[in-house]
Amino acid sequence: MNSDELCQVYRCLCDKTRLRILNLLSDGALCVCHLQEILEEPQVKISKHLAYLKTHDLVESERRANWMIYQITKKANPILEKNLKCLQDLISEDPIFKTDIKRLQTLDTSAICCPS
Amino acid sequence: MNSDELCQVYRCLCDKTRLRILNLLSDGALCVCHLQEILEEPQVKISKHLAYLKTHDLVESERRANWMIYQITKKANPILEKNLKCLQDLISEDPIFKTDIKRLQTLDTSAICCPS
DNA sequence: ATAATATATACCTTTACAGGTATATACTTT
DNA sequence: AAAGTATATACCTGTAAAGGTATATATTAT
Repeated sequence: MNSDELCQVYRCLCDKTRLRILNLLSDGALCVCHLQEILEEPQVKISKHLAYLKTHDLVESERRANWMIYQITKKANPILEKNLKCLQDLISEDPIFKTDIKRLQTLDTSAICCPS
Repeated sequence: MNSDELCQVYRCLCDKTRLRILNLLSDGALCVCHLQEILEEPQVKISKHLAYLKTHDLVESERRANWMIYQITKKANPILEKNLKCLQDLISEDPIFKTDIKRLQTLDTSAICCPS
């Protein structure tokens, strides 16, 4: 563990959009347009936050045809894992995060984009 | 739980000096000069970080003669509590935080300032 | 009242982002 | 090759906050 790394993870966590993204990705990989649809935020905003998270190794991405699929980084990262767990515990009843997950579930069945 | 509140706690946690302060205060109340001595950082730096933490209700202070005693806020705060616990788990073997605690323990017996 | 001690605040400079608009890039379809 | 779709990047503006120096405030000791 490195304390600077730790601070950097907290810096990643101190933005609401990024928290919402991480919460959604905790449930599995998603493309940008799905995130966009769930969060109802402009594409550029989501894209930039994803870039931020990727720069700091919290997420990784993979292209699938026209779409970029993002997921929580697969490489073991105790700091991230513990904090995501902590986050889950804290937000379970929060309206914003709950709505996001609800939207995610309805999206998964309709499968608007990025066919696997 | 409020997501803005949550972000604000993370903002409090994303600075190394504040993490060190919170780690020390998790063990009990401390005056500024003790923190200063343990962290080996300039007074103004510590004072400003304490002010920041106080502004955002993570700590509270009380004057005792010439000294200001700081402690983790007593008012129940699930976000803070959970994150401090998470923090403890993550930093237990980190050299910086370990050294801080070691210094804290030797200080407590010598009692240089702020007699209770 | 004065000096000393402990702590806080004001002011300055620099840096890190956040959010917006416009544009670029990558890939697919026609 | 051209157009369309999905995503990323460049650039700009504003804001938060970090660290430093100097100074103010609060309290105690003389």
